[in-house]
Amino acid sequence: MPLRSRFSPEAGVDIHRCLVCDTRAQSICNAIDDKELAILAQASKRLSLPPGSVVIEEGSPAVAFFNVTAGTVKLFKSLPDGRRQVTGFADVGHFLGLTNSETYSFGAETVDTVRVCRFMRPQLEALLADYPLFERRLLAEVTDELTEAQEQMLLLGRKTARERVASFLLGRMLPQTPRQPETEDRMVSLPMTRVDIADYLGLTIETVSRTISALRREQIITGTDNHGIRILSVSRLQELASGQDNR
Amino acid sequence: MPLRSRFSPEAGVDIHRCLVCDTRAQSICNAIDDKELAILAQASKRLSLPPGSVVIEEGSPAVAFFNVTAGTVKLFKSLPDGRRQVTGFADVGHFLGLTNSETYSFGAETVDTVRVCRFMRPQLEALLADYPLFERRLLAEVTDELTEAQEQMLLLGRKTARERVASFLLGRMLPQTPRQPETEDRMVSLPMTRVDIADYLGLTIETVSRTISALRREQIITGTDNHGIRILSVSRLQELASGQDNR
DNA sequence: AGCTGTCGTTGATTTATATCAACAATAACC
DNA sequence: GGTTATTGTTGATATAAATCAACGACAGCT
Repeated sequence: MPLRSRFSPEAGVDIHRCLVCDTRAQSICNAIDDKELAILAQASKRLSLPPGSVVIEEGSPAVAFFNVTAGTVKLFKSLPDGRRQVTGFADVGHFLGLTNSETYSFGAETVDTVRVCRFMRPQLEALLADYPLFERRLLAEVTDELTEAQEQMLLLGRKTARERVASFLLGRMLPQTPRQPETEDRMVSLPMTRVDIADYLGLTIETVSRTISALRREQIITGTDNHGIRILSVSRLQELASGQDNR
Repeated sequence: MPLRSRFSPEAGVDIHRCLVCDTRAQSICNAIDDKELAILAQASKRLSLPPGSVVIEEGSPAVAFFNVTAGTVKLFKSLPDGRRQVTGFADVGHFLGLTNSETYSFGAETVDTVRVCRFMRPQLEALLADYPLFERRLLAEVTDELTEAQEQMLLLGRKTARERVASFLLGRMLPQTPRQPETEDRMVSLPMTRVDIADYLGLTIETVSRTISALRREQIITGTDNHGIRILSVSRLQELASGQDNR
């Protein structure tokens, strides 16, 4: 019986936790095989954080790297006067905290209850050096993030409020079960507040609220609950999101 | 004497070209040693492109990867109705074209006369597999690009026109010769047109023009030539860029 | 040197979204 | 279970930047 994991959780998680980790398939941990996973397990520590916790303080020394295994974390950058830009939401399977700098150039806070695996930087660097597949996987993830960032720059620089909200809802659509035809009717995951949505879309909370209300009025979305919205016409919303809106 | 390089340039560049390449120190090619450079040289092809050339067509198959050795390339994304967002400018030493997707999700065009080294995708993937240092270097570069993209999201989502232009000019400052104290007076490289600047900053050409004129009027910048601007007070511009503007 | 087209500047007016303001709904707390 | 704080909605008004419009400055070309 793995006593270690029960009596000294601080010293690293037991390999068994990684083996049965239900998010392993989606995450970078999948880049290494079961044998090597033991090393990964020793290098990481599991943390559970309540909503609104600071994961990374903007400008603090970049000492750790995180892999999200449950919940949603928001990443952001701020200006001296308090204006904020949320640069992304890291959901299950995503990592955060990778940087070449000595300090983090962004902050990270939990949106809801979040579980993360934390890797300390020296250990992460050792892992990268020893397991090329791990590094390969990381490169692929960062490349994907960059592609997303470019899409968001298009949204922030050139889209109208209506187009931004439509794009956001599409981006937060829950995945369909495979082998199921693409439906027009889809659920959306919105654990964050209107403030976070506004800061992500470069708008004010009032504009976000008004725009969501308008989409509801036009029967493009439904759901009276603020954090549980349902898209009624994905194709219509896609038209709106790309500016093919004739009105 | 290396006849090959003189008589069949199409078959790859000679290793000598890489060895003496004046941009090697700044680029990913620096990740591998002289011996291995021969393989890199064989895998690449040098191209010289006039201003306004298409390097990457948005949505086309992602078959190649480029390293800029001279000039400036603009990267952008478009909406169906023609609205454009320039997501970045790739100067000497930067690469472009890395993606996990089968097609490019962005376009790339030369701003001025540009020289690039082109790598075909299968060859690049072989290089990555064989030279971990090459991959390491690439990961570092993509990570830096992501950091820059986050900074640009803050600019696009939350900064005023004045703050955007100030940030842009600071970002385009030419590097100081090392061992020289930071001066208040610095040159700026602006090979691109007002249209490109506007599309980069999420503004119109008129707003960019008016804002630059205002900064000139206020003695923060000088230079009558449109593509040759000089910053008179770097610190003042930094204040403007971060919103510590009391006016 | 004069024409032609591109690029950049400046001014007048409009407009999308921010700001200001009030209130409603929901969640948190004793 | 009622009170208080937080979060979200809706309306009225202000404003930064867009749009519309005219013109100026060059660069390339014959």
